[in-house]
Amino acid sequence: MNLLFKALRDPTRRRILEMLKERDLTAGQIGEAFPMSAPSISYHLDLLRHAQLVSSRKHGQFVTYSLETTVLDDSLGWLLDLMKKGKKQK
Amino acid sequence: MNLLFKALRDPTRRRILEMLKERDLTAGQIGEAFPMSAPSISYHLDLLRHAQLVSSRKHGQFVTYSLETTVLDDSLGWLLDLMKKGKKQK
DNA sequence: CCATTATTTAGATAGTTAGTTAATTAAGCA
DNA sequence: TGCTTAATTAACTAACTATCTAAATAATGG
Repeated sequence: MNLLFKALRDPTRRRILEMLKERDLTAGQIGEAFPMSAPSISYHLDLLRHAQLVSSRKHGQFVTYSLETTVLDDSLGWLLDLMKKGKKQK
Repeated sequence: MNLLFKALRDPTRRRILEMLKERDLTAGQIGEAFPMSAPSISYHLDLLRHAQLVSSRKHGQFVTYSLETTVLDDSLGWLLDLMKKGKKQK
């Protein structure tokens, strides 16, 4: 849960997830969308991978990234629980 | 959305929210649950307040904090959207 | 009033994060 | 084989974060 929220904290990483929601993309394609160096993007992708929010597979020189949503269940459940009980109380 | 995810990133702050989910608590009561100084707790509470995840009201010497859940709608919607489209693709 | 209690503000600091450039790895191709 | 392209790793650094102690603010109770 810690890695997940850590990954979601950064706007660049959230934008990457939104992009991957539409279609799988290579590291290069993702990088094109941001005004920062390739290593920076690589850093963000690595962090997302550690949080299990994306997976990657290599084909030739390219590395394609895909969104992985299963780990989001945890955070979703946590948030829903917070909201539910929050309503009950007041 | 940035402030929200920033606030949720820290485990101490998430724990505070979980505590406030059960009942309203004063700063002191919250502080008792953590092995850190009162100013540190105050810092976290301030951050949560800025993210609009908690509200506070003063009565006498005490300041009571309450969970505020409305701002969670945004993050919830964002996560759900990510999961929905993520499923559609594969 | 004065001492005590609850909380916050101020100032300092160690550790983390997000970015950079340079170097490395690995695949494709003429 | 050697050059080019895609991506990552390494080394560095500015800015940010979470903590601390000390000081300030403000309400309570004698």
